[in-house]
Amino acid sequence: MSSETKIPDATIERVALYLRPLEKLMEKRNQVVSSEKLAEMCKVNPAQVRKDLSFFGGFGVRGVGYEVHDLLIEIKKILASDREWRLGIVGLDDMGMALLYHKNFLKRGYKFVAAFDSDPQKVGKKLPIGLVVQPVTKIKQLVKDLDIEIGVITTSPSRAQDIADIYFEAGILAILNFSPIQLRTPECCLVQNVDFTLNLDHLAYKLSQ
Amino acid sequence: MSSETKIPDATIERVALYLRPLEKLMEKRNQVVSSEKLAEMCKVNPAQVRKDLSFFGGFGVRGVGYEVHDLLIEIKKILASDREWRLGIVGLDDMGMALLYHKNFLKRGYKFVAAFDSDPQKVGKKLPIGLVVQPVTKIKQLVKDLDIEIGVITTSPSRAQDIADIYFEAGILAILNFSPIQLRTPECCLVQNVDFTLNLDHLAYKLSQ
DNA sequence: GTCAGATTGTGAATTATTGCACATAAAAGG
DNA sequence: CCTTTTATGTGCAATAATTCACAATCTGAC
Ligand SMILES: NC(=O)c1ccc[n+]([C@@H]2O[C@H](COP(=O)([O-])OP(=O)(O)OC[C@H]3O[C@@H](n4cnc5c(N)ncnc54)[C@H](O)[C@@H]3O)[C@@H](O)[C@H]2O)c1
Ligand SMILES: NC(=O)c1ccc[n+]([C@@H]2O[C@H](COP(=O)([O-])OP(=O)(O)OC[C@H]3O[C@@H](n4cnc5c(N)ncnc54)[C@H](O)[C@@H]3O)[C@@H](O)[C@H]2O)c1
Repeated sequence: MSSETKIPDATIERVALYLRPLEKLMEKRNQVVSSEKLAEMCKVNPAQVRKDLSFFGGFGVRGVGYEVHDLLIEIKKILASDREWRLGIVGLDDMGMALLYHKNFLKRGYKFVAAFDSDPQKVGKKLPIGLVVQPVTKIKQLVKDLDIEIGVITTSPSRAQDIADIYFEAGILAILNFSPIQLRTPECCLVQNVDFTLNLDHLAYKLSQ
Repeated sequence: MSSETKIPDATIERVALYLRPLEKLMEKRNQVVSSEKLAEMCKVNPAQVRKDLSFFGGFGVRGVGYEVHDLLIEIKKILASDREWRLGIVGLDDMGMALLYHKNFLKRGYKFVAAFDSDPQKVGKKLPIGLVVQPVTKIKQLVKDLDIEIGVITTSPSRAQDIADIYFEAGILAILNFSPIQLRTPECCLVQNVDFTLNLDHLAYKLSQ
């Protein structure tokens, strides 16, 4: 099947999901995994796993399965997460700090290279991870100087749109937004919203069924 | 259409999404909203909004639109988020604390009534929100005594499965899991996983296209 | 070298979701 | 009170996603 067929968004989402089980299998020194095993680990259908992967080419061997190591590499290639991505973050309260201090992002190639806040109390402080807090007035310049590609927003909701606008003006094309508002964005730009309340709402709904 | 047709999961997800724009319209003293306006605010199709809502009954008025206030109430009723839900949380590092201190959950009826950690240094500490950190050994008892209905997991990944097992033993039916592992769960139980890396992976993929 | 067993890759069938398009109904204006 | 405007609710067609089912193909045993 390979390239140039339109790949469903849902497939991309699942392919990313396959990474963690594969990492786990690597740790356990499992050389090979079947679609059935991988499917079970991710709670999806085995045919789904095979179809998802076949969008990108035939990585498996019939009668055998998939090489764990190779598949991991291939998926990272597919997702373009086989390289470093440079992140900026604005809003250094609890949430922003939790993200900054979290070590797993770096393990996956997501590296915070600048941290911004508008609070003069915070600006200039040196963070344990080796960054100095920058004022929001410097976003535009530093996005360019440091080649920031993904902008994270963890400000209060009231400031989120302004920050997004600054990011966009600075040329950022992708935003990970933790504030509970729907950002207005230029056509070309990507936004992923994170809102735990939606997860809780979903649980509440199902619990009440 | 009303009840007893099988309601798509995607509909539930979107209906929850409609809440924030509606809250915003309330703040702006907007009495009425059209499916077109609401759709635009959520970046979905207007027909989709109408269909989603019509699963649960005809809340709108033809030629007019939807009463913002009433729709808000109705949606909360649908999602069962028109009442208080009692949460427990295990794992009080950065992420757990950010969640605990976050005020918006309470605004939506999600209330942390107990916080657990295995670290003896933390157990017994009084948190600013008025809870005392409990040892994990007390989870089972407190889930029952305090009527905890949703269990949040923000422990390190290595402990997450154990904690989930304890939650389940204690009779919890729904879990919000922030640790990057796929939990093994009894049939009857619900899990929502939160993993920002998936969001970043998705952005990376699209940026690379 | 052949056969049994395993498991992929994929066309076709099934199931689910989305969006159009229009009949329907309320409101406002004349 | 009739006409125009507006915007909902929904049947239906189109599109999309999932799952089945099986031919294809590899491995290993004998
Ligand atoms: N913090 C995040 O942004 C984030 C994001 C996604 C998932 N998670 C998950 O949520 C759970 C809780 O995350 P968290 O951020 O609260 O905790 P964490 O595991 O990221 O670490 C919390 C704090 O403890 C420190 N720490 C990390 N490992 C340590 C160790 N071995 N010994 C001593 N100190 C250590 C870190 O520097 C950090 O300050 C984990 O399962 C994590 O994978 C967290
Ligand atoms: N923290 C979370 O768990 C969480 C969850 C979902 C979304 N978010 C969003 O992420 C963004 C950042 O969240 P956050 O938790 O870092 O910040 P926050 O807005 O939740 O508050 C951070 C800290 O500041 C304190 N605070 C809150 N409002 C304040 C005020 N008006 N004046 C002084 N102090 C105040 C809080 O007690 C908390 O300790 C926000 O947009 C928030 O809605 C956060």
